[in-house]
Amino acid sequence: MKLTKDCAVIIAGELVASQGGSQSVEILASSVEVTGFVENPDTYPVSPKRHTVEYLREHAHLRIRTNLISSVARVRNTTSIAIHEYLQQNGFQWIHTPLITASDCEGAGELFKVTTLDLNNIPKNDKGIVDHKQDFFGREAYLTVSGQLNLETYCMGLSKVYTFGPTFRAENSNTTRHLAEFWMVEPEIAFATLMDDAALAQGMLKHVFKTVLNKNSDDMNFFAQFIDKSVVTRLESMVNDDFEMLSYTDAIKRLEASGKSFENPLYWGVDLASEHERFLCEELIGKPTIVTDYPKDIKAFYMRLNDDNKTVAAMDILAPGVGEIIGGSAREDRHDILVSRMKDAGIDHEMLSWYVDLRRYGSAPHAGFGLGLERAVSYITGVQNVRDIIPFPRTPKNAAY
RNA sequence: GCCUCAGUAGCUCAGUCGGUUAGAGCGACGGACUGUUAAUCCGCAGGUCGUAGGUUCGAUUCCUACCUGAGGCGCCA
Repeated sequence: MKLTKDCAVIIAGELVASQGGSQSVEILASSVEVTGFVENPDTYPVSPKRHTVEYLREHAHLRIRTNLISSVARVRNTTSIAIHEYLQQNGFQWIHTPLITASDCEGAGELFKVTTLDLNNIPKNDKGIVDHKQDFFGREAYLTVSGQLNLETYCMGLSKVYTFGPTFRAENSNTTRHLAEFWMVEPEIAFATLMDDAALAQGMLKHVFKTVLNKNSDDMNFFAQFIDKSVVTRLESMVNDDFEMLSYTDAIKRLEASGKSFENPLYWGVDLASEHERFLCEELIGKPTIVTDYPKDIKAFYMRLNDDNKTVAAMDILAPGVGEIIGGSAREDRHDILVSRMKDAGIDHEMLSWYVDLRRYGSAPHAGFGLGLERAVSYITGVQNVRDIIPFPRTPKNAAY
């Protein structure tokens, strides 16, 4: 009998202490049954050699058989459970917000349309426009880009809530940190300020890092050996140190004072480019950095306007190596200001009347954030492309498997 | 969406300033060895050089288009 890598076998025998070097036990086999041989070891994609992640990605149904991808899968599992753990221990309720949504104006990127209309024979109304009255929902529908707006309604009833599930963006993004389908956790807290929000985000990340270090030390040592030497020490220092926090205004000042010249323009009012964010958190600060209080014109309509009338109570958490992993804010809880900001943003507030209602019937200050699961696991493991963090990545022009 | 790079053996790459038999490492295969764990030693096989056109006496090498992959930017998580 000739066994090659990844043949499937059922082995019966006695489990005994091993005389071998780095293993504690082994099986003295009394029978070996092969349930599946590997047809052609020469062309079998996952041969016993080092493979690039790009190559493995093209064989996504087999790559879980490598120690890299299986380590990633285990850390992804631990990360997901640790997020639930932390939020549950802190009194949050997990809310299953809808994946199909009717509002196309949530301000977080392009949406995938959901329709059952016959695309080869699209019904039009008398104005020549697609007649969505004949569509499944009787109106236009989309895959969600964020559960936040729905979540806010439950926040006004249950106080501490979160949603955690898949999210969809139809952006034509071709980078190592974007997916068309990804998982996001979004907590929302009532009677909370931006500082409460930041504290929750930091507490949650620290709990996740600590849990992964405890539960997946073998996996983390593997990443340290083959991916990035610093992953373990980086997480350890993360658990012990507090994140750096500074305002957008101070971030601009720090960047200007550094004397570094950037490709992209840098002045108060412009959004920070990737190079600015990276230089700030990787070079100037050297650890996760919370940037707060951005100019209102570069942020979403639902973020709470500060007293200076120029900035909003928003925060981004930047991680060295991956950039933004969390985006959050205090929400605009004042009816008139919200409506006026929606008008400025060109959003029809009739479409979101239910959202505006929350500010008419017992409005309360509240805040929340979104954490991209794949970006978090990318940061933890040092595996740089989120396409290797999710089992079957969906990106522009790629939905195989 | 924009910019750049790449596509040669199962994989990772080298190479051909256009010209008879295209190289290496790893893997596979055959054998030896073995308390090995992303081992060691010996041997051996394996390639219409991404696809389609074009230039040329002749193209894997030059040109064009397309396809695929990667990286950077923008968008964000």
